[in-house]
Amino acid sequence: MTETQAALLFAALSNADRLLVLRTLVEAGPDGMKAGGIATQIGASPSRASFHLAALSDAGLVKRERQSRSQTYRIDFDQIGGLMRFLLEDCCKGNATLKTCCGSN
Amino acid sequence: MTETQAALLFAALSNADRLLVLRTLVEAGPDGMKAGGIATQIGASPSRASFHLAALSDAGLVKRERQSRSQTYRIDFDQIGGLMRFLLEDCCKGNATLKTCCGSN
DNA sequence: CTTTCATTTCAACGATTCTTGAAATAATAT
DNA sequence: ATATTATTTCAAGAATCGTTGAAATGAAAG
Repeated sequence: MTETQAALLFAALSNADRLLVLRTLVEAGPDGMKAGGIATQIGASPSRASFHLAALSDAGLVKRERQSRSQTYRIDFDQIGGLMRFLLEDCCKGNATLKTCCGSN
Repeated sequence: MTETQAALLFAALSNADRLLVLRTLVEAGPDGMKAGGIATQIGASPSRASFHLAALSDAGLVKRERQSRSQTYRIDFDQIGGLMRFLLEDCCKGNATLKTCCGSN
């Protein structure tokens, strides 16, 4: 992953609404959640929620699938994992202090 | 750490120049590096480097100390560690797939 | 005390992001 | 076909971000 790619992912995470969306989708689990439910959960208008969902989707942090009238969103951990690996291994050279943040404790 | 605090840290990381600065400071090690050296290393003008160093410093990702005429910057892993913990444990509920990204592999 | 060196600050500008509410689209039901 | 429901798209405007080059600051040397 290049610095530019990582920067785009960090940008996608650099908004409180979008972090709330991710947390909501983590709690929702593999079934995901419809756009309307997400909007209600994070307290945003439909268009505002849609804007942030699009940002997350563009970054590859969530996957979307139409189900009848609704649109179901699911979290995808691949990009987040790649980003953590970039930050930890590549950027920070496997710094020991950092590893303990994610390791067995 | 709140979503808003995490978002501010992610914003500080959401720029390729600033990621290059961090990488540079990781390589420099505990002695840190002077502003001029950092600017040269990342290929940015002094004022541009200073702008990004200030952003990193405001976010608490680097520490600064004046040494004679120069200003020495050092990476500080505390905030990065806190952010990784937020993302992994708090936001993603300790998701197992993610943990393997930072764990023993 | 003037000069030099290292860095930051500032103002101006363009670019990007976010919000809002209205209009458009998509799928379904009547 | 028309209406209803769920969501996205769009335009407008405010706010924030990033770049540039010039000016200001801080520290040391002559």
